[in-house]
Amino acid sequence: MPASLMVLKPSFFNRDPRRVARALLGKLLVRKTRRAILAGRIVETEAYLGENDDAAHAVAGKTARNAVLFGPPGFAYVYFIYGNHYCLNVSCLPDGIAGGVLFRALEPVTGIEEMAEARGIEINGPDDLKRISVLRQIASGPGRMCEALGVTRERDNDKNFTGLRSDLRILDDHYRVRRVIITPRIGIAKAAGYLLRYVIAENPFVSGPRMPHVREAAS
DNA sequence: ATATCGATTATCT
DNA sequence: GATAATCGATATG
Repeated sequence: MPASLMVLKPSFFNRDPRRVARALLGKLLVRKTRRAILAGRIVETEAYLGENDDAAHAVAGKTARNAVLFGPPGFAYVYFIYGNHYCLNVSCLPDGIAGGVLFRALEPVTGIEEMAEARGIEINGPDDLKRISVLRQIASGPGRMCEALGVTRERDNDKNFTGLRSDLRILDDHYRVRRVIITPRIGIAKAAGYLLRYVIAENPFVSGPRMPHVREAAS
C-alpha cells in the first residue's frame, strides 16, 4: 500500500528551529513549474535561532531583508549571498518570534532532467541519471539547490510553504530516516561550535566532500 | 585529496 | 567600505 502524501501544515513549523530542522530530514521539497514537477528529498538542514544566535540573520533585529524570519511559521525566507547565490529557509516559531531552518541539500527525486538543465549540467544518456557523481551536482549545497529549483528572492521570498496551491511545498511521504548526524553549521564564523546542522547519516547527497570509501563501481 | 582564491552584489557599519 | 548561512576553478602533493 502506498502511503498517502501529506502537505506539511503551519503547526509543523510553529516550534523550535532545532526540532523543525531534524523533522524536515526525509521530507520532500517540491517545486511546481509550468513544465514539470521538481522534487528532492531533504537530506541536510541547519537551524538558525532567533536574536540570541550570532550567526542568524535575525540577530540584528527585524529589517526589510529578514522580516520573514519574524513573521508566522511556514514561510520562505530567501536571501542573496556572495553576489552569486540564493539560499532558501523556512520560518519557524509564532508570528513575532524569529527563527528558521536553512535547506542545504536534496537528493533529486523527480524532474531530474529539468533540474540538471537549470544547473547547466549536461546529461549524456539515461545512465547519467543514475550516477551519484552526476546527481550530486544538482542540489548538494544551498546555492545549488536554489538554482536547481529556480528559487530566487524576487520570486519566492515570503511565499507560504503550507498553502495547498503554493508552487513551493513540503510533503511527507512517510519515508523513514534511519540515522541522523548533528554537526556544527557550515560557512559561519560566529557562533561556530553550536551543533545545529542535521544530516541523514550515510546519505551521499549531503553537501561537502564525499567520504573516500563510498565510490561508484567503475564502468 | 586538500588548499586557496575570485566572482559579484545586497546589506549593514 | 567591508562583509557574507557559496560555488567552481585552479594549483599543488
